[in-house]
Amino acid sequence: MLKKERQAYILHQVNLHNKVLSSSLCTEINVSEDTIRRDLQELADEGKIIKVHGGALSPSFNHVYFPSNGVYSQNQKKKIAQKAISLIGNGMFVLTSGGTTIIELARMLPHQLKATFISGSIPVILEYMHHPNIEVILIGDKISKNSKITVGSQAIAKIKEVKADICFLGTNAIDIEHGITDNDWEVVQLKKAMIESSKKVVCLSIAEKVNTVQPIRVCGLEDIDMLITELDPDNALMQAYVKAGLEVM
Amino acid sequence: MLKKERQAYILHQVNLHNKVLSSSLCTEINVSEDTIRRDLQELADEGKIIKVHGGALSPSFNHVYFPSNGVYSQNQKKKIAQKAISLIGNGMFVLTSGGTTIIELARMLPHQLKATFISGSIPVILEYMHHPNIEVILIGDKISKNSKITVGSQAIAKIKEVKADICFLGTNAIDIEHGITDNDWEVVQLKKAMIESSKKVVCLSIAEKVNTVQPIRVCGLEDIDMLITELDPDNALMQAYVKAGLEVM
DNA sequence: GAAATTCCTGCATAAAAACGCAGAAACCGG
DNA sequence: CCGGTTTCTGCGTTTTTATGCAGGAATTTC
Repeated sequence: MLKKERQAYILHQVNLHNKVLSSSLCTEINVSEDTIRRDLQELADEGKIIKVHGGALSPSFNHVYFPSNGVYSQNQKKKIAQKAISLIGNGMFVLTSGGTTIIELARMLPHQLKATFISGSIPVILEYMHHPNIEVILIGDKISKNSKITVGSQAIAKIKEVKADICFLGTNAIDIEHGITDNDWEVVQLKKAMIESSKKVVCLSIAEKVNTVQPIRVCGLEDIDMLITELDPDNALMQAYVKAGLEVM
Repeated sequence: MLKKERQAYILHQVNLHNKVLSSSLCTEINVSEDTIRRDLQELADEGKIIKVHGGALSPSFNHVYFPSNGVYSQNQKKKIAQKAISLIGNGMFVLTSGGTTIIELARMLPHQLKATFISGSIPVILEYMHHPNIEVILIGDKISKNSKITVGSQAIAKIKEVKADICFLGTNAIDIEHGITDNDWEVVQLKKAMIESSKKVVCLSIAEKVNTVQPIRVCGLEDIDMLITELDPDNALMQAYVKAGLEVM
């Protein structure tokens, strides 16, 4: 079989099945693995396939694209995410809600981190999927198109089965008196379950949302362990929360 | 044999078989390899063949295997999706696997359709989410980064709880003898569960994948009800499947 | 962490191509 | 018919290309 022929065959297979294994190719075509690898390399150089360990993938079915710009207060959120990430260690089970702050967190996870992330938020899961080393567990149930998150009794039941090391809550409103509050009943149910299922609860919030209130209560301050904002922990705005027993970062 | 004659013969062979080997040509015509090579060179210069190491290929060869459009065989897939959509009625529960064909289906769903769609494939769910009227149920579990689908025992258990009206399987390989086959063990487990949980199983496959085989078996032809390809139902390729008792569309 | 794959690099070998050359054949104008 | 010219073909030689193999590095997986 001619080299060009072989490459055409490979390309054909990749486009047909979205992936190929070098091992199966080399038995199919009956050449050495080296040859296959060289072919894959060439095709990859031409951009016709994407080479991965053990085989190759179709370039079309690979990246699910999600826009990143235009996020409100992105710099603050990055700062928050950075602090939050420092709390995650290898091997941990991490439960996260949805929201743009959590998406930033997902994007900034260091590549070598190995941990398990659990979430029901589609945009967040998309980010997790791009990460090379983490395990991703998706909470399933009915999807709320508004919040792009799975909601419902089954999702809650699933969360309750988990015992996570740490839980990051993207927060819509936090206040000394009313604790954490939100405006979507179903999302609140989920967050409650997440709080119950975690050893440590970390609340991520930009300073703007501190000392604001929303209609539905998630939990009181006593149920959360830590508050992260883009501000310094010794900022005046934070002192009331320190006094309330929260660790502020 | 004259030079022109020889070249005409070569050209004929190339067009007939899509390829020639210089070595076989030189024994057939009984001239030296150099002569053959010079002939091939001339023909290649005229653009009548494509010269490669060891022989030559038909110029049409390239176009067959190197599609220039973005997603592979998108038109065929749209045609398939169109046919599949005609099977979906208001109020139905629809179970779908992953794959680019299913994504096309998701994109083309009519806006006024009201039905419930269930899937564990992230890219497919993303498309469903854009639809104004359908309910979307996400199957949760561990995410396979390769196939961008939730896999695992919990996902399978969840699927088994469902009783769907119809199930659409994006198919990697289908064959009269071996039925539906695939190359990812976990995906196969899911598909098996989906087949069990559906009243009607519809297999979507582009014609290229018909009569091909992959290593792992999903089910036999007797387990599926319908086969949809981009071809007409009375196409010769389909007749064997009609005879096997499938409804072909 | 250890075992098993897979990958990469350099090397050896064989096949094919390129090159130059020379003899043979065809062509051609007288 | 003939010398000169052009074209074609085959033969060595050198270069390039294709492929497989052996090792050690890197990676995945358990």
